[in-house]
Amino acid sequence: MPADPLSRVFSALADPTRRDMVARLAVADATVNGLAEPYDVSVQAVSKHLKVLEDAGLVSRSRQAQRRPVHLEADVFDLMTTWIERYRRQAEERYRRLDDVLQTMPDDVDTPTPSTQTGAPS
Amino acid sequence: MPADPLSRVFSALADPTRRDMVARLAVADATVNGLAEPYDVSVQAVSKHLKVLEDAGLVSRSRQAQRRPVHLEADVFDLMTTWIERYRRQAEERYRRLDDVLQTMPDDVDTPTPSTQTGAPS
DNA sequence: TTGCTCTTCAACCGACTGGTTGACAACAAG
DNA sequence: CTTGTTGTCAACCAGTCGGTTGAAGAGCAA
Repeated sequence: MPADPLSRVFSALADPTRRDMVARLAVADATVNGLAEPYDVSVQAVSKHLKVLEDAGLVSRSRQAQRRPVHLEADVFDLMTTWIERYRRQAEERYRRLDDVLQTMPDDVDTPTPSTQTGAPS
Repeated sequence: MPADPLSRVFSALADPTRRDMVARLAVADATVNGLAEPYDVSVQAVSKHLKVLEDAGLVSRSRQAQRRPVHLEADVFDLMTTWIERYRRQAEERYRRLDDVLQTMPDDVDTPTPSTQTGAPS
């Protein structure tokens, strides 16, 4: 329960069955039994999956008689995309700059094997 | 081991320590010991984390004497972003259309009868 | 050779996960 | 009220996960 939101979302989508549920919920809301129908698992297992998705904020549920329609909350996707884009941009920018090879290796300053540089360090 | 690539990437990033490693690797490559230094865990644990990231394709490793520099492979991010964007777009589009409420909660149509639900209760 | 550093491998441990079955609450319809 | 549908809760089980410690492999430096 005390996991950070980002971990919960990534973890929730790490399961193929849950990803498939999300994919189907993107098309239309569904009930638990309706969601469980294509899979070869018990309805209780699907209910557990839905709890994981709900705890991650990916899904919300209302009441309708004895049914509990499941609705996809796509806003949480932004949590991931912002995180991903941030570091991808950093990595790409670093890749674009060529001089970063000078900074990649030295863990400590006294590099044991000197002069391996191309000899013309600016 | 036979998990699909998408599951591996999501699962790898579900851990906060591994996400932090990715964040630091976006800035610069690093060695195992260098990566392990800020964390309060053993170097072996960090080595395990790196194996997970490597199996997910998020990281590559070269040889350099007895060191094994770790390099971030940002291309795998696209796997996630395409998946996410696909279903977010579907969900948003569905949200924009108003008439879908007619399909999600049919009030007085012939839906409550489960006779034509799935046909084969197996 | 003998060391020393960096890293991984192997075994083990507690906690969590995804699945099961069984019981039960809530509601609709007969 | 009784029956049937829908969904959750509880207990249990095997497997995975993140962590540990200990040993060992791979490469440089004396």
